[in-house]
Amino acid sequence: MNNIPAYNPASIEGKWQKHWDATNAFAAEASHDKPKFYGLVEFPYPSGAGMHVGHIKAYSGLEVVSRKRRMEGYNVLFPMGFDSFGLPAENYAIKTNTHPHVITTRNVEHFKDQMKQIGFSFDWSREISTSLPDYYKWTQWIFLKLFDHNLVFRAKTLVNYCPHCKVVLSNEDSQGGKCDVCHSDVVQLPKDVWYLRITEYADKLLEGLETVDYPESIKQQQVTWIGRSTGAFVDFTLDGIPEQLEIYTTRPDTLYGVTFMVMAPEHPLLDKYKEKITNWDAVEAYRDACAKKTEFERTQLQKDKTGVKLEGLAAVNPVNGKQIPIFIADYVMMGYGTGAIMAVPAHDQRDYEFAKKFGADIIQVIEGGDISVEAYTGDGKMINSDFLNAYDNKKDSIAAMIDFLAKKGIGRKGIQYKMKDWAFNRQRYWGEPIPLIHCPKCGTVGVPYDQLPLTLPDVENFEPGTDGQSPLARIESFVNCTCPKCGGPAKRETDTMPQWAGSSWYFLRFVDPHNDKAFASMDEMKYWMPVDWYNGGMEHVTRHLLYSRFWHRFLYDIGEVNTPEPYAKRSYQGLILGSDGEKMSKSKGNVVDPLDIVKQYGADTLRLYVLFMGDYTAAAPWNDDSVKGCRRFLDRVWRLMDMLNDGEGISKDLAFDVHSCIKKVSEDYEKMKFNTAIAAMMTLVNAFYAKGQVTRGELLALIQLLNPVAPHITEEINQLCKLSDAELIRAQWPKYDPAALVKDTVEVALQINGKVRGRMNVPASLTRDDAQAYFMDTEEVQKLIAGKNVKKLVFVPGRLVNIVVG
RNA sequence: GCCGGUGUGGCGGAAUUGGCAGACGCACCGCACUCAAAAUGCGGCGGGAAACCAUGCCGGUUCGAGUCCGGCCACCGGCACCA
Repeated sequence: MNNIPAYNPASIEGKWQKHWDATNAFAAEASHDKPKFYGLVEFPYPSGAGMHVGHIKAYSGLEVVSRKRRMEGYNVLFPMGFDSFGLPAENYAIKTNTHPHVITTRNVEHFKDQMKQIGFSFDWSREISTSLPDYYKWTQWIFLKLFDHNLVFRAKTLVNYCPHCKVVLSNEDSQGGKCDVCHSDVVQLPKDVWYLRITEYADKLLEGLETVDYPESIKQQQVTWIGRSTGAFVDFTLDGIPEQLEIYTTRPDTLYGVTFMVMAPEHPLLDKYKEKITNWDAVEAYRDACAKKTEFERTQLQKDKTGVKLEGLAAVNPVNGKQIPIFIADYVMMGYGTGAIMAVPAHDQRDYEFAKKFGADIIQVIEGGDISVEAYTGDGKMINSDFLNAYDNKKDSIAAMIDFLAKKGIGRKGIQYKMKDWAFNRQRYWGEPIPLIHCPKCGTVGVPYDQLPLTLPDVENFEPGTDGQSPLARIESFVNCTCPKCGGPAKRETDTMPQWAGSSWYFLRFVDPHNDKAFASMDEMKYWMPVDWYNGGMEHVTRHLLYSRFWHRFLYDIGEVNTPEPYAKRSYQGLILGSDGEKMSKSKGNVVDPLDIVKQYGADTLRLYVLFMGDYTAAAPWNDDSVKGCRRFLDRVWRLMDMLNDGEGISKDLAFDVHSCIKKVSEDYEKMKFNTAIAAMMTLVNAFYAKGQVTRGELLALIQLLNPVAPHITEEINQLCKLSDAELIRAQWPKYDPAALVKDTVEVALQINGKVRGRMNVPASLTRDDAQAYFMDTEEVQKLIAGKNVKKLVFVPGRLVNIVVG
């Protein structure tokens, strides 16, 4: 073809982006006739910094799958929105004295503009933003439903608190003892906070994992985080005190081996009976020392057990009536089980170390190991345990012991989780107001549903109060209200919801984003839900992914959604590291701005590169030279137009190359093996160059396969050469012809004793049975085995022949 | 400590699941085009003169091992005094 201009992404990309925008090209169809595909990528928090190359990679995976699905004839929902409540906007608001709403709106526009410059095929007609009243009305609505079903409660307990951000954090938000927002050390403080009873859903969240297509690593992480264990609660009587000390153990079968007890330093029973404790001074000193230890110090001192014996108090082992001492020690946590344990030094390593240090008895009750060296935690026959000595394995022993305890009324079967209830309030401004009212007469009352949304009032000062209260507490017109139940004067809750509230159900809003009667209609949900494929980061596995599964399962239980699980399939992308192999960060100066790449090479090159750079799920360092190589490939594709001849179909000599490429690309996109799919297309382009010309049919096949990755250049080539009547986004996904993949002869490797000694062409139809006769007759084989004794011949059709000689 | 994962050329990474290790790309080298350079096209590119040696290390199974089994080592991610 003559007069092909040079490839200039800057001009063609903007042109197609405008066209897609103007024609609403990627809007999901309202009709429910076609099979559907709901592809979801995690909507971003619209930070002031704009998009990161990590966003590009995170979205590009399902971008490719979604574009392929449209070409395959599916009705595709591939939406985008913004998780726009959150601390960074609020902190920036405080710094610049600008309303967070203004900042957020500006950032959202910036993000959207950038996403459009990359050419993502999002359905912008369904855009949502969690900080808009139309949206958070329904976040509040779901919260009230949780409240109505007794899944919201208020409790004063030790909470994770970030002194820098001045907020209470959930357990999930303070992993590793660091604040998720600012990475300061989190401290433990007693505070009155709202909780969502996610632990109530622990078993359902575990069971649900068995029904979904998630990678094993994600399932494992959630299972570990939930941390379910089974065992028993046992009551120990305390000498001279009317109250009993309840403990939790996973090894009730070792009850005869209990030689002391340990309580957490924060255990409430201590204060209650402090006059009975004769060494209270020592106890108090120890508690103070513990309270001062940071999370870091506590983990560092893991091996070195500390504690104080309680003088004046003793416990009684309920199975044998023996009196045993009680200690307090910080290796027992108030936040797990009952905050007290029965110590069995013979069969628990921590108890063993404590016993060695504090001189407690060690009584073996399970056979095995060598308890003069360490605790024996394995299975075995019960010994020194009265009538229970009959049992010779853990499972039976535990069952028998629980049965025994239950009959005597001193113990019961129990289940514990490491996961804790979700601390659900923040003492900050930029979040969903919690729709609850405190009435002196009626207690806590929900805001009536018909009064939603409870809108966030304007304030002048976004700074949190010094008393740890939200800025909302300073607005009297907001705080003072009437009780919906009794009509008397009441006060509003002034805390807001945490960052993760809005994202816990956003996938539901996308199916029906403009509905003002419900968060989404059942009709739309029945068609679109569940999300067919959800891609996102590993960092969300124990937060967003867990929280949203919890909300969705709750909505299912109360009949508001149609599926128990929100996401049928989940995948994740690997990090993009800086070119130095380190995590990208401003301070290291290794951050790549995606828009710089767009300016220099074009959006198609950027898209191609993030998918070609390596295994999609693995971390890989950025490499500017490789970006150039991707641009070079697109230049080569562009110049195929110079080689175009008049042929319409696929020429015979290239049929194998074209059809095997169609097969490979079609399969690899589905497996997110984008790097090898692109490699296959590069190989095909190399074959076109080797031949020096390409037919219209061959070029069309290539640009259709490439379209999901590089939509602009391929649409432009199609338009310039008029290869297909329709735009590629409407064209049909190419199908390979299996007949074209069959060859008459195939090359196989010729091995002697497993070592390659040559290659030869053999008929593709050659079977294992005919192999012996065929190969022994050939010159090549005769030459190689001359004078040797052939013991065996192994033939793998299409691959190799191995002759074993002695 | 427990759970999950990774380890292959100078680099990013392939390898149809036990069958020709190093696809594809980058970097590099050579040739062509050019006064020259860039760009582009074509070719080469694990090591070794070769026999051979090479997929973190040691052993095993097999006609054949990057892939399976046993034992180590290193790194990454998650959990962690969870009773």
